[in-house]
Amino acid sequence: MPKIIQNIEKKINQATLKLLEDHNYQSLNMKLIAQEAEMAVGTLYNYYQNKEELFLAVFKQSWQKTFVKLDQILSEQKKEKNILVELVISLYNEICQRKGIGSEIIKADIFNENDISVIKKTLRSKFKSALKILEQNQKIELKKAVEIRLIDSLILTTVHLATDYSEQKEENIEFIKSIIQKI
Amino acid sequence: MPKIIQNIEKKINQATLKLLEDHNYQSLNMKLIAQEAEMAVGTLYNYYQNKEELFLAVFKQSWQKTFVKLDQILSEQKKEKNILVELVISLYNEICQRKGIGSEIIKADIFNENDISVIKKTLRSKFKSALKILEQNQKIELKKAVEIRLIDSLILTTVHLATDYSEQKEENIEFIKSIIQKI
Amino acid sequence: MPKIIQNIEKKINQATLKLLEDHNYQSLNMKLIAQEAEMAVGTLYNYYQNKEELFLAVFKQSWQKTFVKLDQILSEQKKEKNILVELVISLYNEICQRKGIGSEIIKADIFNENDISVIKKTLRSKFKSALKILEQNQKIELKKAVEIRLIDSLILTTVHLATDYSEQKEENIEFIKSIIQKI
Amino acid sequence: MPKIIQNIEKKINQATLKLLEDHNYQSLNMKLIAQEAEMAVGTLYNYYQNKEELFLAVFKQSWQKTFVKLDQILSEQKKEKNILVELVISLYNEICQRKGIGSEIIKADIFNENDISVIKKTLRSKFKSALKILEQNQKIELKKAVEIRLIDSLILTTVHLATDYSEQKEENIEFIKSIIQKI
DNA sequence: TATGAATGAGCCTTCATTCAT
DNA sequence: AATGAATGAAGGCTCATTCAT
Repeated sequence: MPKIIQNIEKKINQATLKLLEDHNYQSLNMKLIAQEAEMAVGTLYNYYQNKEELFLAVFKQSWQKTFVKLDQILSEQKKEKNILVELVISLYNEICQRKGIGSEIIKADIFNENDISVIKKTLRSKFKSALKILEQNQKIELKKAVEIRLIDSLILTTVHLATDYSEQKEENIEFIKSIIQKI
Repeated sequence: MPKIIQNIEKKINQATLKLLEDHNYQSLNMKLIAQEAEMAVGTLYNYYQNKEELFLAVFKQSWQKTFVKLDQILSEQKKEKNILVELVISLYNEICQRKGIGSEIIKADIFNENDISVIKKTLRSKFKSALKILEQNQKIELKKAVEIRLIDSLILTTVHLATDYSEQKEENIEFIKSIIQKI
Repeated sequence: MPKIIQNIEKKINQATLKLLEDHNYQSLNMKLIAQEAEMAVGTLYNYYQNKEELFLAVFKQSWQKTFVKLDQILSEQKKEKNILVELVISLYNEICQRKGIGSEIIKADIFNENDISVIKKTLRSKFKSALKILEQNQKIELKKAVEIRLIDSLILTTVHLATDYSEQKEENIEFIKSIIQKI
Repeated sequence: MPKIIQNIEKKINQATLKLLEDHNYQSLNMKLIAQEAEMAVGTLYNYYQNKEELFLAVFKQSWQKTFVKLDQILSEQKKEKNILVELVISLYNEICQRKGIGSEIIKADIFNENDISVIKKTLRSKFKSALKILEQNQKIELKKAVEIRLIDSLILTTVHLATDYSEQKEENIEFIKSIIQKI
């Protein structure tokens, strides 16, 4: 008896995301996802070729959402001094809301690099934009090598705080702010 | 046909460490380790009760080595201003030499917490010592919440740079130095 | 290539029972059962958690069938003098049909006692009922210590004859009859 | 450093016999035997080709001892009425002393039949002798088919009582006596 | 199109056996 | 002759994937 399922992809997405709070890619399994999404395993395969593709799709979409938020900030506050701070806070909030997206982007050297690293690059580019604006505002100029490391460090730290000290939001935000101001 | 093997534990160590450059705990498998170490699977089980124990032993020992180095710096340069810098550089070098130890300490939320988190705590405590000295020298006083986040951030960044930008040592070191000085 | 299989549990049952004619629990293995039942190993695990559970389920069900037969005799012939004889003959026939159930109940000290010993107790209780009736009819009264040993001895002997002298049914039955009459 | 071991075979024997109290053939393992016998695994293989041969040798020797006792009774009490009773009691005592020999002779359909069944036959022949004497004394004549079944039943019952009700020696002996007298 | 039972390669682990010392 | 580390086949079990319904 086929079951008509509305918004299947959305359901898969949500289920996977939820499971990622307590699992990583390897400890996830298709049965689990199917259960959480309240559908059959076979259905998952009607939408995705295999586990990796499913995971990647969910992961990408989750980051897309985050990117939309980051882009809003980037476009709304182009002239603001503290645009970088705002960006970090936004990222922080996103990761708090969807734990999985944070932890996996750090761990995931599992895949052929490709898909994950595209996300990483995109994420970095957002931060680069903000950093550039900051540099202009502050009339400073950072070397490229420093820029990229700074960005990575910020992202890493943000993800870490949001994941491992999630219950202390204020202190986390405060800390990141102070870091940025030190620059 | 049994074969007498010299330095078995060392071989297992090296093989596992080497494999950890491209694998994580889950994608490691005992056959792979045995192959890399040029011995039979059963032999691994003469030395370790199971996969987890083997991994943990290798991992701990690798960090022990690193801790020895860090302790040297801590004891030799107690009065130096830049002791934190030296510590970070030392950690950086260690991770460059043994990739596995860096990546897994970040990823590994696999285990009963215990063993891995003991290592994490130890690592942090080294950095805390150095930070305390720095604070005394500089006559500053950081809040505890800031201290711990600073330490985590430094470690995270160091591991990241050593792992992902390993070919650009100079820039990496330079960057970390500048971060520390900003404090 | 998945294959739809009819009456899977029955097939597993039959395969296991057949293998038990020449194997015991320990020398059985899941691959063997799967082969005999013409299915994949994984399929077995869709129906039973593990080897022990599979074995126990098959074993219990087989004894359940036997118990039904024994209960029939017990209820139909409550007043008959030779109810004990009838019971033994019935047990004998059951064991001849399904060899496995006989041999394993004697050997099986493998398990947490529980499941197997429940079966043993049930089997004994059937015989005890019959023995009680016999005692009433004959106006004799056996000591409890004698009763239980008599029952065990009867069961043991019946299983043995059905298993090891299966081709000489008449003599076997004759012998058991004579034993019972001697009491 | 080779260790000079006295009475190696005896040690192996004793160790194996002791282990057989709580293990069966399959759950025994060579390391365990070596440990119990306080020697190296390799040493076991200097005396026996493989696990089966070792087990069989130990098992046979253990039964040899029992057979010696039974033979004594057979020769000493040739004219006694209750020779069969004496034989059974002797067997009972032997099994109580060396649990392993009892349980394994019942379970062991593991082997190519040969060696175990030779022991079984020998055991039966002792009982047959005693039964014959009994028949002569009592001026009765049993059919061969009855004889063999009677013997098997007696042996089985004796082993069972000695193994499973070992703490109630008196009742066990009493029961077997009564059985024999009923004939 | 959705279902979920069936599949089997692959993983961890054990243990009888071998053989260099 | 005794040792025990090394071996690797074999067993239990998992889980991504397939496909008949």
